[in-house]
Amino acid sequence: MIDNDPKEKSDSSSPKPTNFIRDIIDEDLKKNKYERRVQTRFPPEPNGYLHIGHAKSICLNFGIARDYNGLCNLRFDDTNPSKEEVEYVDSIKEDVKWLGFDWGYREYYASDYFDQLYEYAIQLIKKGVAYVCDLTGDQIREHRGTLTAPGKESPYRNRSIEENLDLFERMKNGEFPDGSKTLRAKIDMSSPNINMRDPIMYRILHEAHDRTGDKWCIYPMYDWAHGQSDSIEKITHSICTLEFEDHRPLYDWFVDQLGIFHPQQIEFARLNLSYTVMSKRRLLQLVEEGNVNGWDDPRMPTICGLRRRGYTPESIRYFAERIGVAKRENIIDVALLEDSLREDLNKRVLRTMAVLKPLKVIIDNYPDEKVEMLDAINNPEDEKMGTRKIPFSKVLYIEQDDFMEEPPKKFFRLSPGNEVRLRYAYIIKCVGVVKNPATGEIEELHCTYDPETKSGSGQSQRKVKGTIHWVSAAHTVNAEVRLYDRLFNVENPSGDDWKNFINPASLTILSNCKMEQSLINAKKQDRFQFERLGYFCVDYDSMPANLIFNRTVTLKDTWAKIAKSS
RNA sequence: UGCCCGGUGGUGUAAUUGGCAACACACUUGACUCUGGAUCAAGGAAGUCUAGGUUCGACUCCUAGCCGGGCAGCCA
Repeated sequence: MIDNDPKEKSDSSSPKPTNFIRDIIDEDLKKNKYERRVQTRFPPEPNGYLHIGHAKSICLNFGIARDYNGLCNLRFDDTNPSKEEVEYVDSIKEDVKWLGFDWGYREYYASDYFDQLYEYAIQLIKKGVAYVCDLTGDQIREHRGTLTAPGKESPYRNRSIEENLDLFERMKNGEFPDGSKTLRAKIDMSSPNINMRDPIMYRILHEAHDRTGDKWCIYPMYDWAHGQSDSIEKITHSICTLEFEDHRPLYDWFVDQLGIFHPQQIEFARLNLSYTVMSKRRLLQLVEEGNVNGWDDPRMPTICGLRRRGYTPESIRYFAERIGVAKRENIIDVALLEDSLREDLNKRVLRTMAVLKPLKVIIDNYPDEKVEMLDAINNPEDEKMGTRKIPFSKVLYIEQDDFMEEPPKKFFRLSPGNEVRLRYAYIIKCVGVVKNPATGEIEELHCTYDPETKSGSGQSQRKVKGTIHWVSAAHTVNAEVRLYDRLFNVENPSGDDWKNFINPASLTILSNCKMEQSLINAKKQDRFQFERLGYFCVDYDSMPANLIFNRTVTLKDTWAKIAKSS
């Protein structure tokens, strides 16, 4: 059965996405490779916050495990204690969980394998394919050669096995200072693949590790740890990004030398999103230099930023599915992310009316003290969400943008002498404009209403072009609204001058917004559609006495397009 | 100028593995509408980086180019 509801498409009941990785797995299954078992893993380094690019990888790895009745591990690649911190472990777990994935008991750490890795290293030394090298960092670089010239062999390359064993043990025991020695694989200094030119397996680092304390003063390099970690966990398909493609021969070499389980690495192109940056380094810079207010700033493409912005896990999963997986470089239009979000929110979110930039309207022919309770629909997409009552009275607020003194041709909203419908209320006509004599600013509008046009009365056949939202002035709750726009002004902010493209107007704070009173009970993270404006959620900073909403995403705005093009 | 990878509408991803290039977003137009939302309908847009070759037939296979990306951390 095919389910056409897009937000359900990430469920296992729906047709599976097709991509080259799944093709490979299908092929492996057909050939009975790995005894028809599928196991993946998501292997973050706990040195930063997860972003939407990681979400792609998470959805890929967990999604494949789900669809193939396999398993997906969460493994922290914590091989460098000088760069990693426990706080990141917690945030990563929270984000993966929030995205809707469950790694069960399979929470692993590369540091869990330090003993095993050490044993493996001894095996390679005994086999004569690993050696302790005394070259300094500079010397190692010199010996490595260049992209076009082969390297030179280290003078320490042919130490005896006994000496290597002894030295390596003493490295482990902390007898040598940082950087004085390394353990290297003995492969081929003239290999065209630089990764094969006797890569470093262990470095000396007298530094405590978050999980192993001060047990170790040698730490495995990523290249030495990663493949074996996958092997130890019996990962069948090690899915990673393109930059590790050149490392695959090395990983293959290690597991083959060791004669242990051989996972298959498959590389895919990382996600790039238009109008933002994705590298940890750049995101960190934005945070540290105060261009945003922290990692969870709603403008950030981090998972915690998107969450605070009001994104749903469903929308991110749907997005991840829609962008596909391939090996070519890509920049995904952020409009696709926004579309995925709207698709989800449109169906589930409560409608309400809120006026962001209020303009006072007085209905001259409406009784002074009268208050009518009118029926409003909570969600036209979902009848089950019911209706609510909203108060109507003589003094209202409408949106400043919904009035123009001199309207252009296609402007369907309010203007002098013209009519609009007030949503769920009456048709009104603008009969007067009051301006501040000094500034010329419009201060209030005088209108008349047509009692025959009450919403739902069915008595009036009259139709007007425009319908606008409003709130009754005496029945509002004030709020702050934070409007977010793209962080950068260019699609691809790359190069050294990337920071020059930061959008200075990426955040606009509106502090005198008038909301339907029911919103006073809104809880943090609650989501709403403010009719005709967009989707909004309650920010973490919000307090009952000081409501704060984030604009998650605008509604599609045909008028904005018309206005812009003319 | 070494090795590895990639090149299909504006963007992204497909193409039963050699059989009429499809889907989504974006864009345009129209219908409908008490959200200029949603929905629905229509449309423009690639002949698959180039040149050869194999074949009845090539996005797909072969050859040679061109263009883009990655790699010279005791980072991951």
